[in-house]
Amino acid sequence: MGHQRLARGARIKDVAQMAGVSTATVSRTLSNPAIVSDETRRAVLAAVEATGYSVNISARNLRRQRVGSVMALAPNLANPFFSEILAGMSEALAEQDLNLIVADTQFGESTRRKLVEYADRSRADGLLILDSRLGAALFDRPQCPPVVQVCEESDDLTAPCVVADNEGGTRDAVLHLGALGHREIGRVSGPRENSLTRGRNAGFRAGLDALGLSDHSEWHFTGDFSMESGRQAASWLMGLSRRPTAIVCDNDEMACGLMAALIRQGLSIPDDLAVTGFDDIELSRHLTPSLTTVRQPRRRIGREAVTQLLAAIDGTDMARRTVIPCSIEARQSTLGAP
Amino acid sequence: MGHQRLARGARIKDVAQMAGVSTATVSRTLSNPAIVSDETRRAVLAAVEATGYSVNISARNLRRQRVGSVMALAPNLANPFFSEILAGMSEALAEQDLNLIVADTQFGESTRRKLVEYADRSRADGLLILDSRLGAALFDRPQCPPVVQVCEESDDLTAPCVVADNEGGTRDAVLHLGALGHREIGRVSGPRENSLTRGRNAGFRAGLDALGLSDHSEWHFTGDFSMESGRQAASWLMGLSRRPTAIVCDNDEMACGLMAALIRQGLSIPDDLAVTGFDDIELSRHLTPSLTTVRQPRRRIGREAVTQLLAAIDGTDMARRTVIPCSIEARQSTLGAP
DNA sequence: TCCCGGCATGTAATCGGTTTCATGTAACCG
DNA sequence: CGGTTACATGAAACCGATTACATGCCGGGA
Repeated sequence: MGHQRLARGARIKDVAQMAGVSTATVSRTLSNPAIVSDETRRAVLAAVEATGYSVNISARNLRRQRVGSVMALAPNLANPFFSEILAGMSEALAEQDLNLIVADTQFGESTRRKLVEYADRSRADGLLILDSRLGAALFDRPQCPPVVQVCEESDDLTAPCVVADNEGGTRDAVLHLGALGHREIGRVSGPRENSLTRGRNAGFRAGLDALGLSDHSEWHFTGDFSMESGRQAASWLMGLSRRPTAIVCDNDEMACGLMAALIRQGLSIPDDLAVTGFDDIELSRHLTPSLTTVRQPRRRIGREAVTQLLAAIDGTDMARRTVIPCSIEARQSTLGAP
Repeated sequence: MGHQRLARGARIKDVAQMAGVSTATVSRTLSNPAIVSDETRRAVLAAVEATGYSVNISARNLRRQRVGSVMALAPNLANPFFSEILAGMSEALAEQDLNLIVADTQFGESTRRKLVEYADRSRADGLLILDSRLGAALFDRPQCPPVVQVCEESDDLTAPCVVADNEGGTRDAVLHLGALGHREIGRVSGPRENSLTRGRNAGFRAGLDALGLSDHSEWHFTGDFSMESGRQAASWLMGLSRRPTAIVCDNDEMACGLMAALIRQGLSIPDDLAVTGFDDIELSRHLTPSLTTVRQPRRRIGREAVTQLLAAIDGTDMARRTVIPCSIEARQSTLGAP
């Protein structure tokens, strides 16, 4: 019997018995110590210590009608861009005694079917969506817990969203180039329909405006965020009759592919062409030349997304759209070697 | 009332009522459709569809005495090395309808206290430990669910472990250098007490033995896996009266710091010195010169860890130690430019 | 015809907490 | 001193499923 109890761990009943109180009192002592008498508290805590008791989370959650965890849906967990955001989320959730459940959305239709199950109050207290391709239908059912979109926003989803300042970041990149004397600035963007691209397009135009420059459409290449499309942009660029002196890329991967291909063609960066990226992935710092880029505070984005989600769970109305400022990391690809 | 039900979602009772059966039959239909009659099954499934019912996970878990999730404890979620392992874990767990809860162990003493709570059958069905510094005491209590160690193994923890073939990988790196004609091979290792370092040390010696070479202790630098310690290794190397022609590093970060510092000193890689790393982090592919390294199949390590953990949960006895083979990725830092 | 076994289903106990409501006691006030 | 209040605590309902056990029905063998 004692054996049995040891093996399975103590129940609240065992603690109550040992402390000579009711289970209600044990529960109260643990969740709100102030409301029990000193003497009782001591007895209960001693019994907890002696038995090694720890509450059964399923039972607590069932009674409290909550789950104790929040699920993050990301298109690719292995992508370091996402993993740092997830780290920020985990940090902020831990402070609230909430778990972070991570789910990868990239595994086909079976995953999609599972997502429908996941989008349920009994599975998670909230959802953090890092993949805008998921479609609003999944999330506007009444069983769905509160949702916050992160980084990408889809128009058909009305949930609040937390995004980097794509517009301001790109504008600053343009201004940075302007300050270095560039007047002929080209652009390698992401897919046209993408919400990130749209914001960065707007920022690009705003930057040119501020510098009194005009937007030459022949200096605009549309890529897909991959390194490979950066390489394609290099061929495109080499084929131009007149090249810009600087290129603003929509992310670091494309900038990286672009630079590598251009260097192979014998161009010198930044002397023949200055290049900027976006995101500040770890790689960028270590390229030669190191890449000037727009830094997104990823941990902070993750933390802020959690803040918004907790507010939504509490029913506190919060900002529909939170924009996190970015900062320029000026490096060799625009400044040259030190 | 109907309003209320819509808002809160349907209970199993509602489904039972609508289908004209008992809750037991609904439960059976959902968990084991074969044992109910065709007619009943149709009625129940129709009612499920109509109400949008989905089971309450907390209630199920309470009754079934399980949690439905596995927790991974990693020292730094933002580290891409870990995140790809986590991706593999998530993938394998999803196939078993288990959630992956991730927790970062790097947040001081308060985290440590929380870990004690987490190491409990009522919090997780199993634990995947990617941080060997956690100490066995946390995990050998009877309330602790099954544990599998991943990547790092600590001697005082008897739990099964899944590790890359550190010894074989390093040996292969040495043999790779030997095949290229190197006879004077040095080494930049991790901290002496680290289990990874120990395995890689053994592999290094095995490689030298196989080549008929002897281990020169003056060619051994002990670092701490950071890029900075790679830089320090460069100073050490430049101060040697006689330099080896090749250096085997215990990870890519140190190799990267080493190469960068040596190039700045005017050395040419691999002509003046060949360098190998370990891990194959994304960065390595993009360095100039690109880094020859030992690739750990990280996704597979994650998947295998889950396999072992599920076996431990089922009580099936499995391998105490699973070694995942690594492979050499030969690149410019040993071969030179193509 | 009677009995037994198998099948489909219902009844109710159970998982382990939390919380409402009731109760008893002590303190306080006019 | 009667009465109101505040406080500490216990009894029991409750959260929503799963499942052991009981029941009733039907068909087959003796």
